[in-house]
Amino acid sequence: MRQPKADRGDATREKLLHAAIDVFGLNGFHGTTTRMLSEAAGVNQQAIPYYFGGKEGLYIAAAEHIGAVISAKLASPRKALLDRLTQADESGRAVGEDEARQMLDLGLQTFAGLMISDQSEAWARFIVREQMAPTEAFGRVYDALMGPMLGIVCRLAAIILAEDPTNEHVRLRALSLVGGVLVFRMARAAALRLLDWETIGDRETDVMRAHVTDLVQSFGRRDRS
Amino acid sequence: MRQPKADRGDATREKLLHAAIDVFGLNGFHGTTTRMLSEAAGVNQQAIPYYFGGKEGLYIAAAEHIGAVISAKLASPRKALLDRLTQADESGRAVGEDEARQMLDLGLQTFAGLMISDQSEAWARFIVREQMAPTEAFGRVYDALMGPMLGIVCRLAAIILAEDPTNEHVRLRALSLVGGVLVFRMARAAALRLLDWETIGDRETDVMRAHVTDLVQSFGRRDRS
DNA sequence: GTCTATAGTCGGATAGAC
DNA sequence: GTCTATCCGACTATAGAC
Repeated sequence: MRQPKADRGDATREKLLHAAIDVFGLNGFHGTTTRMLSEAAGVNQQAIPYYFGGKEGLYIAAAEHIGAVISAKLASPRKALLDRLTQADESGRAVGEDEARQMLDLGLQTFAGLMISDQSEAWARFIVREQMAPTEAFGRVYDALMGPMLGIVCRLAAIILAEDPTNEHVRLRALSLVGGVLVFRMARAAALRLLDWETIGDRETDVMRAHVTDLVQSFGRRDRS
Repeated sequence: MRQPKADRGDATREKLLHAAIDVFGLNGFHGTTTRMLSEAAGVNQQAIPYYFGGKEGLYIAAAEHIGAVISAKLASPRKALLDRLTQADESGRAVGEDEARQMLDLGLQTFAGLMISDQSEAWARFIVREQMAPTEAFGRVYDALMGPMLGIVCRLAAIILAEDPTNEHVRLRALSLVGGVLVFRMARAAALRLLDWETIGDRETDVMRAHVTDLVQSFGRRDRS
């Protein structure tokens, strides 16, 4: 029995979205042709203007899809962290330095795991391109993903540094901390070369986890027994 | 009196190279048309196939030009650092922790200045793009620039952390330290947004310098009077 | 909803005058 | 060495059959 028409359409839509993330991420907007996209998705070339209004519409839809997927992956730890912070504000049961460090570790571990995973490669390329020449798509990814994450890191950093979260110094430190993890994605080729790693397998993942903990533990540390 | 022909040709070549770095960096290879390039350079469209064999030839020439210019800009501090390290090896006059920190500050300040300066904005964009789809030109830039720089950072980090420079842990820390600076270039759009900066002017440059010093001073710090 | 054919546009490189 | 004119190829999107 044949599938209902609406389902076939949805499947085509899905296939195109998935292919778009790969192909746009690899070749950039201008380097990608609708032929590549339709071929990679295994659908007709005409499905692109039909479903997404054109090549550009598919690009924006892909960016939103990335945002949604990553956001979903980060939802659980993010909620846990936000809940604790909100609770601290309301009940007055303040988050201490050690707990903040622990929370920061949780957040950065999740983030690092995402940055290191193979599937993030296409996303990362997509996002890096947007950073350099921000289009409408960037604003959406930022608002959905980076903004909230950076906000949490800032608040935790403020606790550890015993400063105000709105302080410029705190934000700078938070950015550099995130940068210390991000570098393994953005400059992955250089990192692998320096570390003499061929790929990031199980052992390397463990090493990275330990490294992130190391970064968090030494963050803002001025004394250690 | 009219200029000699050879000089006119050289001037055209120069103008094209300069424009190419800007335009390619902004729009990427595929997003750039030879018409944009010739217009930005104020020369005839014809000059591109004539002088560089085509659009791709101009792209590679621009990449090599960037490598040469940056290398020249970094030459002086790099030499100073390398000389001191070599001298330490040979004469046994070892570099102490404080001096290593000072040297690291010098190196990272130079690096950060380059990452942040307006004039290098186009270069940086160009290089970041290259990293996502490396061409043959990128390998040379890595070997000539990034490799040596990371090597120096590793050696200095090793001194500060009192560990062996070949240690994996040291390399990871060195990478994250560089990443803490690099993030302001690679994720500039997000950084500006978080910091509420519209651009990086004189005040922001000063703030960044202080921040780099802050990073170096707190790097691996376990006790502080 | 999906396919074939094609229209319309634009980009890169060549030819030849000056 | 530099300019004007032009060709050829590739790409996106539309029209219309099924």
